[in-house]
Amino acid sequence: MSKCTQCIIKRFNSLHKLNHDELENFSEHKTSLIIKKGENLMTEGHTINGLYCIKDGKCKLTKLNTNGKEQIIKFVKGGDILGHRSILSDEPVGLNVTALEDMHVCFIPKGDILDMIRQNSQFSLSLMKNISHQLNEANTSISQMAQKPVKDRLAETLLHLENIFGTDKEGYIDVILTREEIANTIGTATESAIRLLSNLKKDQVIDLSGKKIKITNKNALNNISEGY
Amino acid sequence: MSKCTQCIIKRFNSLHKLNHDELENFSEHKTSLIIKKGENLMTEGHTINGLYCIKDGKCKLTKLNTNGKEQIIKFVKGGDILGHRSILSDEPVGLNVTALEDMHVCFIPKGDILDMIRQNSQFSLSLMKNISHQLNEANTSISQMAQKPVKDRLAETLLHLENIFGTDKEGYIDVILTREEIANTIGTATESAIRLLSNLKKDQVIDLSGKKIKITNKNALNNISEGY
DNA sequence: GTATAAATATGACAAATATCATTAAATTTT
DNA sequence: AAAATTTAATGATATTTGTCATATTTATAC
Repeated sequence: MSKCTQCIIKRFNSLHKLNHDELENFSEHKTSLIIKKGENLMTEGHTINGLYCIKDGKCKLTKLNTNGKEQIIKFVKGGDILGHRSILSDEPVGLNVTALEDMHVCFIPKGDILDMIRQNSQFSLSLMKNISHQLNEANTSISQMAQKPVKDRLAETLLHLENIFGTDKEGYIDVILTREEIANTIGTATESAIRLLSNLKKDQVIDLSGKKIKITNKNALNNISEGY
Repeated sequence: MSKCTQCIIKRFNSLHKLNHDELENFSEHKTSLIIKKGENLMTEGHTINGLYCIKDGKCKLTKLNTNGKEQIIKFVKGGDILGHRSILSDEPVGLNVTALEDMHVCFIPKGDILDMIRQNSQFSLSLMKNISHQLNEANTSISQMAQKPVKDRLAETLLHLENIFGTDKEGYIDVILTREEIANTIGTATESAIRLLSNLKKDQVIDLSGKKIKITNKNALNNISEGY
């Protein structure tokens, strides 16, 4: 099995605060796994006893509402860690994590993480910083969901997706989502999302090619996201 | 000035993880202040260099949207701490904190907090637990804002307010909010909030007396909040 | 490669929610 | 206590968004 000490993905997350020996220790206890597209890495309400470090791949974090609708809360890609919120708060997992493409993931047991928090305050602070930042993002999201109309939220979401996943050689946002998933991100009906995407295309703000989306007028999209 | 060692409010937050000497140290550097009703303890975008421990009083945490509307993200009362998210993530404050009634608050400088995180891992873990829990709540909120209709969100909010603030001797929820503030909590127009409150009263689910609200049929309200 | 299913697109209509206007009630100021 | 201001309430109407129906395109299975 590959070693944490040699893994370059850790530089994107709190694990970069660990020294060589600490990483060796993690390496000894870690397991690595592959999550196929469409499979769940975690499931809402379940307990997990460790932290996942995403080596490669993209996933969506969702919540199932009482009405049966899926709400996408967040998108995560390689370099991020998952599951720390649950083990730190001693609560069950709050979100489903579903692979949008095949993922390579490493699992580090809860005990090792908690030990490391006690002995390495830099690691501890880095985790806090990560969660604190996420909390701020979530609060912003609440405000936007509550106050912005669907069109603005769609514009916002497209800009956000490009920020997270970047673009391919042709300039298309580098993630493949169904129209339903886009609708579940902005919190609207699938038909509404489709209609608004069509409108944005007609207005030459974006370009559509199958499921691929290219932002052709970022300025305009920015304005729309702010209600102009 | 009163001492942290003798303050009973700390048992509700992470400060209860500190021993006598550690509290003495905090006491020496802390300042205490009074925030009058309507005044801000923190302002969105500003930097703070410390943590606030709410000794007494109620406040709302809000965000000002690009369209100029205020969104209430959260209600906080005595016993809670504020500002730790900002100092832990090294980001400006994300929310306005406005007193709903006169508040007594203690301020502990950032340096002391960070030192304590490094030396007391129980304190550190307790802070993480607090923020992790808040993140989970925020994620739930996103989902509800995005997917639930206004009526359901109002029901949810009323139940939530009773949970946080409890009831007075006559059974009314123990916080005074304007209709506009209720609207800003659930993310709707003030008129819509007023109308829906009137309907709930007509349906004998709640009782209204001026700004005071009493839940008279919690079961029904629970059902409404889940879409039945 | 054809059949089958799933996803996308679009129109017609219904429901939810916002906006504007006006009145009534409560609160604050003088 | 009266006047002025703010807040609450309610009707009328406009706008936004959701739902249902159906066609078309795309993906998947055989």
